[in-house]
Amino acid sequence: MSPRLTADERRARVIAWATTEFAQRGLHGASTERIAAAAGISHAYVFRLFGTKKALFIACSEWSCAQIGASFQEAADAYGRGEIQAPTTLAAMGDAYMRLLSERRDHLLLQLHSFAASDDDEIRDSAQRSYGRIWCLVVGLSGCSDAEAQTFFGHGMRMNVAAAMKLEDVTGPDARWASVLRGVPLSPS
Amino acid sequence: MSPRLTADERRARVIAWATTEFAQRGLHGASTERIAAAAGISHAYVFRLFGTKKALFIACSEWSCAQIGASFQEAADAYGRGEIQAPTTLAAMGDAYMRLLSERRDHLLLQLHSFAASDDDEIRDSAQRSYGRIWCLVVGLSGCSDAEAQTFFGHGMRMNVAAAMKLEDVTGPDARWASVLRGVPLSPS
DNA sequence: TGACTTAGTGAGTGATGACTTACTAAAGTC
DNA sequence: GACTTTAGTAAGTCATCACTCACTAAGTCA
Repeated sequence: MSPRLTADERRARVIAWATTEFAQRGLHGASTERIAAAAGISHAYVFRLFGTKKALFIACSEWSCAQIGASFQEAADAYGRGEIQAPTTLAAMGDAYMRLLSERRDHLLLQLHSFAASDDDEIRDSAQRSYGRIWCLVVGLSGCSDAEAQTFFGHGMRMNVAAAMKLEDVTGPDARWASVLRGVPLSPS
Repeated sequence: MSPRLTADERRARVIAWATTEFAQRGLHGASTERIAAAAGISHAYVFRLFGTKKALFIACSEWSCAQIGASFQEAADAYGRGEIQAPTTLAAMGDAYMRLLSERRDHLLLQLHSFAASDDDEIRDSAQRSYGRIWCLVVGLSGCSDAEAQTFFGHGMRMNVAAAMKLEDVTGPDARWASVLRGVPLSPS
């Protein structure tokens, strides 16, 4: 039996586990019983802590978004201190995104699920708000133009989708398309 | 009672209805009973025609992909006949994609769901194959470079996600980000 | 006309899964 | 040490849903 935690601490831990589950299976595919088991608490307590499955999903995806934002912030700070060699702040953030994709893939897959589940009003509202915040953060920290931000987010989405499709597993002579589709932005040659 | 159709004709009609349902709710959120009701046949017959819900989902998403491919083909043909004023074949295809997004949004939202459901092996295989085909079609018809194709697909994904989030509903003074994120590619100014 | 094939259904079944209720036990607090 | 609050659970309930089985009826062709 794990020791008693405050409700807030427990919520944070449940969110971490649920993020993994939701990232794999999405809102409807995930099971609250599996989440409870993974988090090491009773099924009932999940509902005491979050009320509904959807509320838990939203909490997870907002947390993930906050993590993404934090890693952009961190990249910008490190760039400002001269600790990163990249041509611009925006490029440093792009590198941070790639790192996120390999180290914390869950966060990015969960984003995809939250876009996909945006047929629901509450989920959509939350997704819009979170995304607006990230956009403003990126533009604010990097000072980039609208066009640059648009392309930056386009590449982000592309890599995100490519990761969901596991394009890194597509190999062989006919697989150049997969490596380009998932890869870092190419400069026009 | 609708007249008897051949199994293939019936399958085609069911796919059309199921695409709408899956596009809204995804693989797990959609209900085969609702699909059967929408298509005007018994629930049991859906399973006689497709075997499993997942097989139906895959059929829908491959059909959608084929439609997308067809509309690229059509755009390239029309451009070749001089019927479209666009700087390049690729640009003509981009316009076709935008049109698809406003007229047949279902097809594109379904793609998003099939990426999101790519945790499943069969769905992922199908998604990879379909996407590889579309990539080759785009590159083959337009003759564009890897870098151009990469950016093209990046913008496509971005618009797709923006549509899922209904960013066109985000308005007001603080909503410039939403219109840039969902809008046509900006040329760097 | 009768044998055979193919389209289509009514009425289940078993499992799962979100959410509830009524409770126990640990941690403060005075 | 009584009293209150807060963490946490066991054991349900009820609805939904993917999938099946045993069947009917419409075409088709000898």
